[in-house]
Order: sequence, then structure tokens, then C-alpha cells
Amino acid sequence: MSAPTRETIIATADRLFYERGFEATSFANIAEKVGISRGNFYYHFKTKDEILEAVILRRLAFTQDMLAQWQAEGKTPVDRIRLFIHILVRNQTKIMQHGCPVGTLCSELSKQQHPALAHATRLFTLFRLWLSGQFTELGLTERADSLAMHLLMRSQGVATLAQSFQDEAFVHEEVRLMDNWLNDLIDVKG
Amino acid sequence: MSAPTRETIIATADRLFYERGFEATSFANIAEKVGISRGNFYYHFKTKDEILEAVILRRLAFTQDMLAQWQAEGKTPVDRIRLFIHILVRNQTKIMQHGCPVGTLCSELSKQQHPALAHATRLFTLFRLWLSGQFTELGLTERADSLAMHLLMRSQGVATLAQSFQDEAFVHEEVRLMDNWLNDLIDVKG
DNA sequence: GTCTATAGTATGATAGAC
DNA sequence: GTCTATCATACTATAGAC
Repeated sequence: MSAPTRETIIATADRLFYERGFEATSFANIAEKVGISRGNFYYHFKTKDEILEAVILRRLAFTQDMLAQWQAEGKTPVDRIRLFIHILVRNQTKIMQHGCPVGTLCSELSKQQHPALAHATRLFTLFRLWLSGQFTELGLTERADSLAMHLLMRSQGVATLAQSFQDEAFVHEEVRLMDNWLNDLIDVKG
Repeated sequence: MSAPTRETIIATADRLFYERGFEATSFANIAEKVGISRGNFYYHFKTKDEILEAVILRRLAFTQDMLAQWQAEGKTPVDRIRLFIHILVRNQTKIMQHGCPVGTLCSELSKQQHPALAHATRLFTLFRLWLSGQFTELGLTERADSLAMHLLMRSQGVATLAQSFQDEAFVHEEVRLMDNWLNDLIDVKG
């Protein structure tokens, strides 16, 4: 059974890519954290890009699971959209330290002109389609995709500034504004 | 006269740090672009952190110049705030390729827990104080800083998603929404 | 102020023993 | 599947000639 080791490598790489960045994380860093030799590491992954692909696949799977859970957990579309908005509060500590896992990865891959950018952007697309579905359920079919992108945009902006300024109050204030924005959207509609 | 070479190094490093990222840019990369040997490079800068400091100082100076120019160019505070909002359109091509120069640098330095993060964040602070001043002039003194942070947040979010999705129409749509947001702010006030 | 030469370290990657 | 040993390359950085 090689699955456990392989899975441990991917999970560790996932964490380190998030905390330190993709470029800044070396094979040695990952191998050390996992507790295996570098040689053994190459048995599981031949290149750094292979680990990146595995990490993105893992994140895609985890994101889909999370969205499915939100779908079951939130009773109304508004409740479900709020579950998205409030990840900024739930994951606040990590976001202030390392930013958004999706945004920072896409940004780094974009700068490196890395071919995996398109793959990583699919993480954003999962959220985009899910949010768009919620807005459609609210009867805002025409604007659904724009509204989804708008919310994604705001969560990205908050994450970047939270990371730079290390300001907890700012995050709460902006989450409050996003809640208000959502309320106004429903009021105007109803 | 060593100033020309030194200035060329800083300008080149500035560009490469923006285009490729700080970590991904090596001394050899910069030296090659400048057209000097690596040995000569070390005559001007002993460590990579020294160049980073010089680059940040350069960016601070350029930003202050730009803000001073906007101050003179925009006839009213609203005009001046619009000059800020529309950098997203003016620099669209570069933003879609490399993101926001300030946001991506701060994000990277934050991940590396680099001591220069506080210094780089001052770039954001320049915009924050300038925008806050415009809102104060509009009579929104109490909310001036929150409004400034809100606009910074939105420009960061747009930059990150523009970089990930490579979507020109999205940028224009969000700039339009920021313009509307500014108009509504004045309407409510007046 | 600029160069070549070089040291020392870390990296991505491979070969082969167990 | 895991290890040690090894390679070629790239990096930061220094010493010294011109």
C-alpha cells in the first residue's frame, strides 16, 4: 500500500504551497515534513509540476465537498451565500497569515506563466458556478454570473488587504458590508 | 558616476519583481537584463533584501509623485477618486498579466514572513491616506478611512480575478460598478 | 566601477542497493 | 517502497585582477 505515503505527500505539499508559496517550497521541505528521504520522494512524483497537479486536484475535490456540504447546510440560497461570505471570518487567522489559498496560488502561477494556471483557476470557477446557481435560485438569473464574480472579487480584495495590513476589524467591517449588500439585493428584488 | 548603473539595476529589479515575483527573480536575471556581470552586481548591492528595500523606496517615490499629479489633475475630490478607480483600465494589460504591483508584492512577502512586508504595506498606506483625504474633502470625515479601505479592497479583488480569469469585460464591469458606487455615495450625501 | 574566477550551498533529478 | 549516494545545475556571495 503506497497510498498513505502518497496522500501524506500531497497533503503536506498542499499545506506548504499555501503557507510558503509554490516556488518557495522545495522537494526537501516537503520530504522533511513528511519524514521521508528525497530519493523516496521521487518514487512518488517525478517533477514539481506533478505535485502541483496533484495538489490542485486535491483542492478541487475538497472544494466540491465543501460546496456540497454548504448546499445541504444552508436552508435558503441567501443562507448558502452567507456561508460563502463568512469563510472570511471562519478562516480569518489563516487568511491574515497566508491570504486566500486560491487567489495567492493563481496569482503566483500567473506571474510564472505556469501552464497549471488554467487548472488552478478552475478552483475559482467552482465557487463562481456555485454562487451563480444561488443567485439564479433567487430569481436573479440574468445577473447571476456577474453577481457571483462580484462576490468573489470582494472576498479576494478582503483577503489581500487583510494579509497586508493584518487588520482584524477591517475584515469584520467588510463582511458586514457584504451582508448588507446581499440584503439590499433581496430587498430590491422583493 | 555610479548612479546610472545603480539606478538601472533598481529599475530593472523593480520590473522583474513585478513581472516574475521577488523570490523567482535571481541576481543573475537582473544582471543579465542590465548587461553587467554578477560580480559587478555585488558591488552595488550586497544582499537580495537590499535591492528589495531600494525597489520599495523607488516605488514609494513614484507613487507619491503619481498621487501629487492626480491631486493637481483632478479638479474635484470625485474626479480625483475616479483617477484612482480607472488605473484598473489604464493598466489593464499589465494587471491581467502580473496583477497589482502592490498587492502581489505584499502577498508574497507576507507568505515568506519577510521583514520588508511592513515597508511594502506603506505603498498601500499612501493610497489609503490619499483616498481618505478625498473622502474627507467630500464631507465624509467619519467614514473616510473605511471608504478608502473599501476602494482599495475592490481594486485588489478586481486585479486578482483579472489575473486569474484573463477577463477584460469583467474589469470594465467592475469599474462601472465602482463608478456607480461613488455616484451613490455623493447622492446620499447631497 | 567593472570584470573573471571561485567558493559554498541548495536545488531538481537519477541510479542502484536493500 | 524506502533508502543512500551521486550528478548537474543554479543560486547567493566573496576575492582579487584590471
